[in-house]
Amino acid sequence: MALGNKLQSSTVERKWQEKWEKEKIYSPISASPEHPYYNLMMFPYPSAEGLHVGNMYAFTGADVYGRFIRMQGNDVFEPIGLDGFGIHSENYAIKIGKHPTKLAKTTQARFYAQLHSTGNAYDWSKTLETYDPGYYRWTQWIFTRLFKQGLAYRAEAPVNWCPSCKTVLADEQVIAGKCERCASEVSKKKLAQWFFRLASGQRPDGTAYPESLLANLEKIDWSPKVRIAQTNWIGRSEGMEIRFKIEDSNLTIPVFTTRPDTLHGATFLVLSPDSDWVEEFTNEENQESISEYIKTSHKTRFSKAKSRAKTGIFTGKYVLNPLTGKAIPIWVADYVVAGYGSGAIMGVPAHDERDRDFAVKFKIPIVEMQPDESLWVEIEEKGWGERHINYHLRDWLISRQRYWGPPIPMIYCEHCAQDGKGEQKEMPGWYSVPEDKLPVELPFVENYRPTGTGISPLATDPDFYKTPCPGCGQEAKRETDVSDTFLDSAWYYLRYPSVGTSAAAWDPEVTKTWLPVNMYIGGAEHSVLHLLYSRWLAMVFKDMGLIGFEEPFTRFYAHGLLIKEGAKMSKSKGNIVVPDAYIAKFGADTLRTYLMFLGPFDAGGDFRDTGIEGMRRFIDRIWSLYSQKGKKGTVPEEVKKEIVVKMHQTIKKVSEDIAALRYNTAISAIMEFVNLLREDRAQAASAERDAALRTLILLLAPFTPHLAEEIWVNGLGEKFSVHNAAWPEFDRELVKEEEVTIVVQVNGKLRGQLKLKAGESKTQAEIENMARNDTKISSWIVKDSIKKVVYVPGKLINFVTG
RNA sequence: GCCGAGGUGGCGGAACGGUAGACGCACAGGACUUAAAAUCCUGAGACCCAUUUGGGUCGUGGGGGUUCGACUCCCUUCCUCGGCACCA
Repeated sequence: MALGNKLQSSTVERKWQEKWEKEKIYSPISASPEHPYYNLMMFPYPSAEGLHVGNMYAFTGADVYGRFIRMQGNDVFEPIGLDGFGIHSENYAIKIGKHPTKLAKTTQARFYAQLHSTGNAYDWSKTLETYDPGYYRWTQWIFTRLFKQGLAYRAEAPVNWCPSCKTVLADEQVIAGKCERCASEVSKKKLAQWFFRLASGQRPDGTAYPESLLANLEKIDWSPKVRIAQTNWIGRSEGMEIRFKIEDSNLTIPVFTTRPDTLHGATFLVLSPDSDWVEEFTNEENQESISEYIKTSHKTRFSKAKSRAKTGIFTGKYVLNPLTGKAIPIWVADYVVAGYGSGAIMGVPAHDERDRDFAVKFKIPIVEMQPDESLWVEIEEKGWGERHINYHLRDWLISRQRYWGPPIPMIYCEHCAQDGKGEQKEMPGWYSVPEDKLPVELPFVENYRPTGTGISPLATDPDFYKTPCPGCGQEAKRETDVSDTFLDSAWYYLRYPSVGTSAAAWDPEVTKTWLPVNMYIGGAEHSVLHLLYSRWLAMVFKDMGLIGFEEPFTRFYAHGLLIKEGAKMSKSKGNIVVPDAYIAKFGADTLRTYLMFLGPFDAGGDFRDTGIEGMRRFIDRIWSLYSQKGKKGTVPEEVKKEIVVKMHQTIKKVSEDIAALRYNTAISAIMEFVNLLREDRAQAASAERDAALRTLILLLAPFTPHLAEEIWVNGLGEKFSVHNAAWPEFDRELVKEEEVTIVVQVNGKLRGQLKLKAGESKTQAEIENMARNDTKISSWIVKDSIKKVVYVPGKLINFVTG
């Protein structure tokens, strides 16, 4: 067989994509693998523009790694799917006026076609989409399990409200006071919502979930910056909870502080406007002004936090400082947040900058003092309070007043509620939908747009919400909110290997073989959203005996972000670059290699297409190495030797670099190798050249899978497939250069070089003499002025003169 | 404000404390061609001297320091990008 003169990328690429899928070489699940390796990349949410080069950048990087691991003898499972449920998809549907159900169909087809064209080693028999009832049935099942476990609860609370998306948001989805999706200003609204006990939950052994989430970070191999981001987000603080007795009352207000040693300087107490305590101090006199204050504070909740001037209102009541016995005023102010600690603080203006600002503004006394370490003990001994650990992490607000998501599988029965009956004692009237009644299918609702009133569009559909009570059989009402899209993605990795199983969310045997995920590659922007939710849910599953591990991703690698003209690619900025045209013109192999060559994979970069032609030229030059007959004649021995050395050096360098995801330098090493093989002196046929050409294809296979396969099978006549071939090994002896260069320095400056044969062993004295005898070098050394000679064997000699 | 990453030719970027600028893009000159494209070959951090071959000085955001030797380590400062942000 022979290769054509010119590489026809589109034909060749499509041919092999079809062949790979037909031969199922990337479908290892049912093949009882010896070395299972789960190589996962974060699944995309399908926007209607399609996959952009930023997605492709991330996926290619993950695929290169997977292909490398595969060639090292692992059975690599590399799945892909679509995170198509949720606000982002729905907002786009609204914008273009197409129903999300219909839009999902077209974007799915487009995405999968594009993903095929990139040539990744996906297992196309294990795709999943979060909006598929066969998938979200199990998302709902998870919800019901959490409810039964007491980890899902409904409560009325002030929550983040996005006026544009017309829904509530979890804390993690509010970025600098703005909606993570649409960038609108977020305000606070008091609504009854479902929460997961991400922060307040306890493990069977009594450990708080945040504690385990924090402790486990030490055990997993994750990009440090993501671990740090999670640590900060979980935000552990050690301190004390101190009780302040209300004057003329038996009630005490608990306050969390990390500085109990400054208790003697506490001259006031501040309640968050959202604290339940506020009601306690509201009377006819101050009612109007307090509720007015709360209202305005909700509106300005997030705006420019630090620079904001302090505001507040005095309740007219006092508490007693347990240490000084003095009555100190109780204020309400929005610089205290409700969800942290007890929603109340002691104001120590002499010590805390914020408290000082507040005290100055409202003319509250400032008592200067020195912190007193002994108070830690005294407070506990006197029974004023005790040691306490607080977390920044909050419970996960799961409800969304939207259409495009899995309906929350809960039913509320008024009759049972009145009788105090229900599935959970604490929540009378509430029942989870029985497992055999799942999924609660999302009905087709013509007017799916958010209502803006705090209730979901599903609440307008009686056919949907009217249902018999699972407890008493009388008419009851379904929950009409849907769940957060981050719940969909918090467990998808568990489903992939079990796609096709309808009896369970995941097959226990398959799960045992394939999980946890060996390598997870994705964007660092998910540090505190997806990655934290996934970890928590896995921990919960472990505690419920549903899986055998508690950390879902053994290794996580954060890739860099590919941007365009300094900005993240986004529809609103209109800077989305779609790979299709590049793939059509240059081939997927060229684009893949180009993207991986841009710079370090963890650094990302600015996408420019200058230079992509150059990468295509490189691909063509490789092609011509195999399509053209070698030159006649013989190759000198030293050139043969040079080829062998370079080959082994390249294997070493490329292997090490890919293992560390340093793709740009791996590619440059391959380029150097190609450059040598293209030199005239190396052209003539020889066994060494043949070995080099074969090795080159193996090294290229992860980057240019189609080109490598075509040359492997049709150029070299090897057995299909190169992607099942073994990764080449290097010989430690043959990596060594023939000739060693010793750098000669005088006072640290380069003054000359000495060339030595590799095997030659020289003493320092001999090297020194050689250097002195070199006229060029000796001119720099003034006689008898040498104070010191530094010699690094095989590397360098440095003469230090006085 | 706090945390994290980073500042190297015209550009993307390489460099276990040991020859700074690998590899590539863009560029320039040459070969091939009637011509162009494609391809191939050659050159190249800046500056200075010799200008044929060479040789030297400076140079990794700025300023200090450690070291025989610093892009690399330490201190300090400026700038850029990302994350968190009144969390007590």
